[in-house]
Amino acid sequence: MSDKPVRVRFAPSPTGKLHIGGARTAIYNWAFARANGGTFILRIDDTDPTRSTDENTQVILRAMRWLGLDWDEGPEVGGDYGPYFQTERLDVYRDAARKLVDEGRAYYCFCTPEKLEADRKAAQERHDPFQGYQRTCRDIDPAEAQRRVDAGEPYTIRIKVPQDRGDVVVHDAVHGDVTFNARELDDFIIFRSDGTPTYNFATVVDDADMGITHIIRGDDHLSNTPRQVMVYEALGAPVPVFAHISMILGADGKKLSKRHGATSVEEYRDAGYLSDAFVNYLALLGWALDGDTTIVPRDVLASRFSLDHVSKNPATFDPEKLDWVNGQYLQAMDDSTFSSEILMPQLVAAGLESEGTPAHDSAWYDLLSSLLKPRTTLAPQVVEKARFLYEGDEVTLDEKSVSKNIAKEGVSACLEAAREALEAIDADGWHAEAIDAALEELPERLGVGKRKVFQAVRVAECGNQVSPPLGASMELLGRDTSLARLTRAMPLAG
RNA sequence: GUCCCCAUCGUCUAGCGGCCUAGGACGCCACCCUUUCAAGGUGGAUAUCACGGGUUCGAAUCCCGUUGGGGGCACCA
Repeated sequence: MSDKPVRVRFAPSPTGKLHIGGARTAIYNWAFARANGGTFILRIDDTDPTRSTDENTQVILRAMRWLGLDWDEGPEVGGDYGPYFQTERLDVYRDAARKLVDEGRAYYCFCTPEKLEADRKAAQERHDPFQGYQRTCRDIDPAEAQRRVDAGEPYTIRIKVPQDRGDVVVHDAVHGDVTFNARELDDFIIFRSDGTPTYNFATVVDDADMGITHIIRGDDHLSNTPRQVMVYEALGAPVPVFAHISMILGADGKKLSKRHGATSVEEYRDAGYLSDAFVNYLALLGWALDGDTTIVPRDVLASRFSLDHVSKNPATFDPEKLDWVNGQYLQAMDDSTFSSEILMPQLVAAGLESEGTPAHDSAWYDLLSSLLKPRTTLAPQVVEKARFLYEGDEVTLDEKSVSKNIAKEGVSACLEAAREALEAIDADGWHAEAIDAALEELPERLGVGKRKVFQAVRVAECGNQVSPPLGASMELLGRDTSLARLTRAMPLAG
C-alpha cells in the first residue's frame, strides 16, 4: 500500500439517479478516507453528453448529502485539484493526449468504424483468439499521420500498448494481485473522432491528476483495469491501489434493477428510512466489522472501516434486514427526538397536525412517542397507529374488531362497569396508571376474563382490537373523549 | 469465442491450516413477559463449507480441475 496521504474519489456519471450500488461505493470511499485521515473527493464524470444531465447531478448531490457523505473536494466545495466536472476538464485530456502522441505512446488512427467492424468479423470467422483492434495505423509514420490530420481527415487517438509489456499485475486490496497478459490488450481508443476523451482515458488522467491513491469501485471495472494501467504507465503516473467491490443483487440473484422495487437512494429517503440506518445496512452489505456486530454507527464506520474486510462475493439486497436495522435506530432514539424527527413530520405530512401549531403539549407527544416507537420500523407507520387519536368522539370502528370483541354476549355489562369505574376518576387524575388501575379490578368483579373487558374497551376507544397500550391511549384521548367513545360503543354491545 | 472475477445456513456474513461436531445477524418456530399488537428476554430448526482430486499428521481455510454464477473484450460509463 501507498504511504502517501490517502486520497479517494467517488465519480458517478450523472446519467441517472444515485443507485444502491453507487451509494455503497460512495460509502466505502468515504469511510476509507475518514478511517485513514484521507481526503474524499467527489467528481462528476459527465463525459457522456447525451445521457448526462444537470438535474441528475443535483439529484446525486442531494442524495450524497442525505447519506451524510461529506466530500472534501468537489462540486460546491471546490478544492485544489479542480475543476471536478469532467466536461470542464476537456483541455486537460487534450493536452495529455497530445503529449502521449508526441512521445510516441499514443498514435492517430484513421480507421473508419466500418473497417473496424469488418476486421472484428473477420477475426471472429478465423477464430482468432485476439478480436481487438488489429493495429492497422500503429506504424504509420508520425509525420505522415500529422499531415493527414492537418488535411482534415477524421481520426481517433489510440494508446500504444508496448509489445513487450508482458504481464500486467493489478494490485487489488480485495482480490489480491490479478494478472492479465498485455497481449490481450488492444490499442484502445483514448480520444474519439469528435474530440472527446473516452472513459478509460479521462478517468485515469483525472485520477492521476488529482493524486488519487486508492480506487474503490464496482467489480465491473476489474477487467478494464489493465487498460487503465497502460494509461498510467504511458502518462508516467504512479498506479494507485485498486479495490474492486462486488455487485449488489436482487432477491432473484440477478443484478439489482427496477424490477426489484426501489433502487435509488431518494426512494428510500422518501419511504421514511433513516439515513444512519440506510448507511449502516449498505455498509454491511459486503463488509463486516467482525463476526458479531450488526449495528455500526456512522462514526464507527468512519474510524474502523478497512478494505481487508470487504467481501468478494456479490451480495443480495435484503429489504427485511434493512427494515430491522431501521427499527434498531428508531428504538435507540429518545422519546423527544422520536417525537420531533419522526412522529411530528409524519403527522403533518398526513394532515393530522399542522406545521408549527401542534394540537397538544410536548409531554403528550413524548408519551405518544414512547408508545409508538417500539411499534415502528419505518417512520410512516406511525400515522395509522396514531390516527385514532385524531378522530374525536367518532372514532372509526373496525368491523371485524367490533364483531369479535363488542358484539358479544355480556360485553354490555363490561362497558357499563368500565364507564362507571372511569367516571370516578376526575380530570386531574386522568392518567394511564389510574385508568389501568380502575380497569384492572373489573374482570374479577364481573367474573369474566381480562381479555373480554380490555378488548371491548380497546375497540371502543381505539376502534381496533390492535392498539397501543390502553391506559396510556386513553390518557392521550383525554377524559371526555374516552368516556364519549365508551358511551357510543354501548349500543353495539351484546 | 476469449480474458478476468466469484462460490460457508433462504439472506448478510465470521473464518486467513488444528480453538469449527462451522460462530453472529435478518427471517422462521416455540416459550417467557403480557389486556391486544409490538419491543425485550430465552431456547430451537435450517450449512454433507458447490463438486472432484491432491498437499498435509490435520483443510471451510493451500494447490489443480470440474460445474455453476457474474463481468470485460465499444469512437458507453
